Amino acid sequence: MASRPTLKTIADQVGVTVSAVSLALRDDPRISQATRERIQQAAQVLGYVYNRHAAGLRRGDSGTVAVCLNDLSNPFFTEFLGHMEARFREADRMMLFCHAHETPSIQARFIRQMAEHGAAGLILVPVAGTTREDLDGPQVKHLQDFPLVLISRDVADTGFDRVINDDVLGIRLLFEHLYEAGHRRFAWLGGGGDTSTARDRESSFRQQMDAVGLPVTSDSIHHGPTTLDFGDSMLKQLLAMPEPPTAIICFSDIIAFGVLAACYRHGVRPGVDISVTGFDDMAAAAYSAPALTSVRVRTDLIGQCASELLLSRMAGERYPPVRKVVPPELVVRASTGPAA
Amino acid sequence: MASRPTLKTIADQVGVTVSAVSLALRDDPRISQATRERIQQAAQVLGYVYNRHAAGLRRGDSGTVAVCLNDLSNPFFTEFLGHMEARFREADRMMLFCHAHETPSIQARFIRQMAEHGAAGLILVPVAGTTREDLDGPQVKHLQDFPLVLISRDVADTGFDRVINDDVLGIRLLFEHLYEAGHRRFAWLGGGGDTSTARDRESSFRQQMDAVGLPVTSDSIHHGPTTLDFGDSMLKQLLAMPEPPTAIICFSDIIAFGVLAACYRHGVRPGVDISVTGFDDMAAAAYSAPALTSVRVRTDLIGQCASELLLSRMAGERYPPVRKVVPPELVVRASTGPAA
DNA sequence: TTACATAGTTCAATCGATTGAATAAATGCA
DNA sequence: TGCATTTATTCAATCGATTGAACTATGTAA
Repeated sequence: MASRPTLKTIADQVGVTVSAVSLALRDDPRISQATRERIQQAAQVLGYVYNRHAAGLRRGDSGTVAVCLNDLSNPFFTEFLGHMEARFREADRMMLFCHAHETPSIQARFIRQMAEHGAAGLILVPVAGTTREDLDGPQVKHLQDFPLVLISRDVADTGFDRVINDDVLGIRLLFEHLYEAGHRRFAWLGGGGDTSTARDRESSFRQQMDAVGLPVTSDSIHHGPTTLDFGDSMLKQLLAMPEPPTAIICFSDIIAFGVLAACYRHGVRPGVDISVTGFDDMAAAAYSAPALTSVRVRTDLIGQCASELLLSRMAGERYPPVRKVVPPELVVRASTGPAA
Repeated sequence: MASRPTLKTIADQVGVTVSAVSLALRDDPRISQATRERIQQAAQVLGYVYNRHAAGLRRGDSGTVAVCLNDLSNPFFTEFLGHMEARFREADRMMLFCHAHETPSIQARFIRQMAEHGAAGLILVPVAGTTREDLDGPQVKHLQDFPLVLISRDVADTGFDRVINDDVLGIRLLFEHLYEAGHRRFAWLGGGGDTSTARDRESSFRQQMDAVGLPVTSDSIHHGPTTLDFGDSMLKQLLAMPEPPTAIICFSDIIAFGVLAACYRHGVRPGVDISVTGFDDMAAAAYSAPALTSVRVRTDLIGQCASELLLSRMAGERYPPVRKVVPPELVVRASTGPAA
């Protein structure tokens, strides 16, 4: 019956004006200690709930942060989500969340909606194929000068802050590890999507092959989605080749797990008969059978760095766009070994 | 420089009043086709962005939905998140997201904040140990009569809607499968937390043991966190027992994966030397080495049902609190086999 | 005592969209 | 032509918090 108490309710109760209540509740020193306490007390008793719509309307934004990801089924991305959520919670920011499923229209809609909500900043793993135009074009005026940090995937020529993994380095580390172990027949699996991640990792692989004088043929490059199933089904195909690869470099851990599962069924021993590597080093990599050699992407550093950057932009800091590249680390486990 | 256009900006441009613009943009039939089009056109050109603070202030709520989970590192929960996100997106609802990390204070704060934001509904996986008081007590007045659906974990005696998995049935299916395969020495791993899930699964295990006349001793029950590491480290301990179990029933897939990893290292063959079962049937269960026998929790059905329920409550539907229990399915794979 | 600073509080305008009531204009009908 | 009805639009109040300016007691210095 009694609708939600407002500043007015409290003001009447205590015998002051709404202004006094507003100031008191935000601990403004202009209000005396004594009244402030009486007001806060009354708010407590009445079960007052702050109305952010009213505040946001007056102040212009809600302080909310928006986050948009593309693949919730990949723990790699939920790790990001976790790290950023923690930082934003610490800064007392609420989070609007969107799962864009690699769908440009969903991403576009979310960007519009978060603007409607008066979000104060946006963290985005851009949908595959996102262009400068999508973020910087005329139909997204609200993103001009808007705090926006891109993570994980880069979009060229944007004036936005970006925090990404050094994918080129990651593949180099894996390749050198395998090359030094004597491997000469390599296969690359994955990364079909139109993302900087896919491009950079694959081109780094090609570059490494070039550097040691190995030819890159259609037998060495295989595109497919980032799924367990892709890795699983590819193994059979690779083994059926006249000269099967001795080392399989996968675009991500997920694909590598699929390969390991197929190895198990085919009685092929990863790390002995064949070497398999992942990328991302998600938690499960240490516990697969066998444990997976991978490249640890520092989701913690990237997530922290991105949220820090966003918060500083939200605080009004002005500096040229930052492009931060975080180096990953090689983690050698049992899925790789010397070439047979 | 030019600040965001408002209804007024458009009104001036077109030569009508804000009321007309407001109505036109929401396709109200009161405004003629012709003016409506001119207005919508102008809005487009000016790059108008709807201000939900203003609308929310006037209307009383923002239509936003709040979702609070506890373990992002567990794909089981992110599956829920995905299913619900999809349904809410379809209903054009934005999602406020919180990761409570099993921490009551975070959960409590989120509940307050989502109320401040004028969220219209809440989906909650209650933090372990959440009581009726936490959701129904005097300090959360705003939850009285508020659309709230609990998922996955039950909280007794609340007047809220709940959608949960039939954990008792799930364990029964696994137990019967193993018992019929000849197993008589069972170990239960996991579920240390104070949740209905942990309680129901464990008590179902005890019940099954009772039913077939097997004693439950301290050797058969082992509590620990839902982590890969717990499963991994427990295996060694179990094998060291004078009469090791032939079947290990894990609280969740995560723990089972840890057990499988340890099996691999110890040269124990799951499905042959020992049987291991998970619970949840997350995507990776089909691809572990060996593939994991598990119980498929219908995160899709639960997620859909919960979002549907919430949306109907948000639409004002009144009916007694619903407690929906969704039956899971047994999925037999290679990690279980006849008792040695 | 007068003038003045200071602390504490109130005034009143403001943010932008919504909506029921009011008005104006156009149409139908006898 | 006059009156009722429908259609199109405007009026004006409203939601609740914020904030710079204004006011009112006090205390303080000259």
